[in-house]
Amino acid sequence: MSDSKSKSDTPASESSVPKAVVSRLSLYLRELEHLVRDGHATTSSNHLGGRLGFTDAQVRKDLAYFGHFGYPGIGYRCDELIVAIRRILGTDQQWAAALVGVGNLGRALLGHKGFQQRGFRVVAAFDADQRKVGGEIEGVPVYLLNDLPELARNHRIRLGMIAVPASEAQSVADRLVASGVEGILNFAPVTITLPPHVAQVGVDLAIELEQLAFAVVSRAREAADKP
Amino acid sequence: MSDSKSKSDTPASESSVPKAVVSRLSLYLRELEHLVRDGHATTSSNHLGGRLGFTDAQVRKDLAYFGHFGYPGIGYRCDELIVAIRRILGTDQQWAAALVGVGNLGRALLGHKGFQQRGFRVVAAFDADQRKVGGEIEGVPVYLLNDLPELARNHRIRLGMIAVPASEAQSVADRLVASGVEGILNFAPVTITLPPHVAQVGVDLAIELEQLAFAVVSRAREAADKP
DNA sequence: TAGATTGTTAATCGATTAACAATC
DNA sequence: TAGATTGTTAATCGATTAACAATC
Repeated sequence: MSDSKSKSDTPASESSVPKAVVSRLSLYLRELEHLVRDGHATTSSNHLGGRLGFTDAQVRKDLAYFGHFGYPGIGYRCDELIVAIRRILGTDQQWAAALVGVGNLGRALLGHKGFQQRGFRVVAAFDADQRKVGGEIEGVPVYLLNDLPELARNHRIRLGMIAVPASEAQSVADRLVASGVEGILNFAPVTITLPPHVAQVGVDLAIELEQLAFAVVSRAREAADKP
Repeated sequence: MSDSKSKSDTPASESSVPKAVVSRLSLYLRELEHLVRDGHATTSSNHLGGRLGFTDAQVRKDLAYFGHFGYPGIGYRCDELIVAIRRILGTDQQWAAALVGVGNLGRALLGHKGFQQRGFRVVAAFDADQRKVGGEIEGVPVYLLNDLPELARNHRIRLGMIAVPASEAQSVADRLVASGVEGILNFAPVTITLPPHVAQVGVDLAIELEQLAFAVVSRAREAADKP
């Protein structure tokens, strides 16, 4: 049954894909991996979307941006769709990443299992504090920030993660950019400015909690409005 | 100049506010706090939006969902707008939170400064592993998960943070819900199902990196398409 | 007054949903 | 064949942007 007729159309990124679509793609992928682990060989747009709170039409539309991955009457083969989504997201290749800032959060990121499983390898950590430098944490060597340019070149580091205080985030970002990094994941609670050729994603943990708080109070407010 | 004519209309949450608006509200708040620290007394929709990559019209529209906070010809007073947004988000009050899972990430969350500053207090941590229980981490006592219901009641815990492996996330979520928690911030890389009266926000660190990788490759793909 | 900036309405743009012929 | 499900088009819905009278 494992036919190999080329099912990868890949109409390429056209007028640009909505950002919301891409974030759902990651959720589909995660869900599909769970489905495979649970022994499912195939799924449907209805099944896949249902578990995530999306409609079947949404799932099909999202995937249709990138090609034809399903079988009418059957649905999607989980393993095939996993491969396809990984290729779309770019995680079919390995990404070398650097972490800057070996504090509480930085250490946790170095120990985070999820990264390796999804194609990311943190190959070097950096800190401006001489005392934190020299050893290894979770198998990742810690260097002085000054050594970043050289190590970035040698390890072909393409991504950087910023886990330093807000006050230092912009200067660290500048140094990452100068070292040729193509994308930055910023955990510092501050807006950083990057040149247009460098991608960025920001994660502010306090803001996530804040969003949760709003969701809670707005439910309470709704309940109060119409009793 | 500090008049106190009641400027808080608060037309209340009506047909429900778009989620995107709320997440921008958090960014406005963060930016305003930086502006105040830099000595700015007032700002404008153009100024505030510009630093974040939003248009002035967007900023005004977002705020208009909740009331009239600006002064035509002047702009917004930073301190007033901060108070207003905090009230909207619900972070003008203190929120007691519980953390479940004292691993790498959990420990980092306990030490995270940003939470306290924004109205959140992690009052108790929990773990199923007897050996991790008993002491304090970053000043937060660590209890056995079995003690959750009692402590949740005594401390009036309204929010829970899940930092356990994916396999345990759903069962931990169920226990948090049973203990009366109203919102859950889930760091486990899995979809959890909650009753409709409990709010949830999910943060998957690997997915954030994945989104970054996509942003990087799609720039490269665009560049390749039109040379 | 002239200049700046708001809040709001109308116009535009984009994203989601519904529906259905085509396919297995 | 009957049932299931896709990919896609058209219809709906929602969100962003532009424009401008009102205000300071």
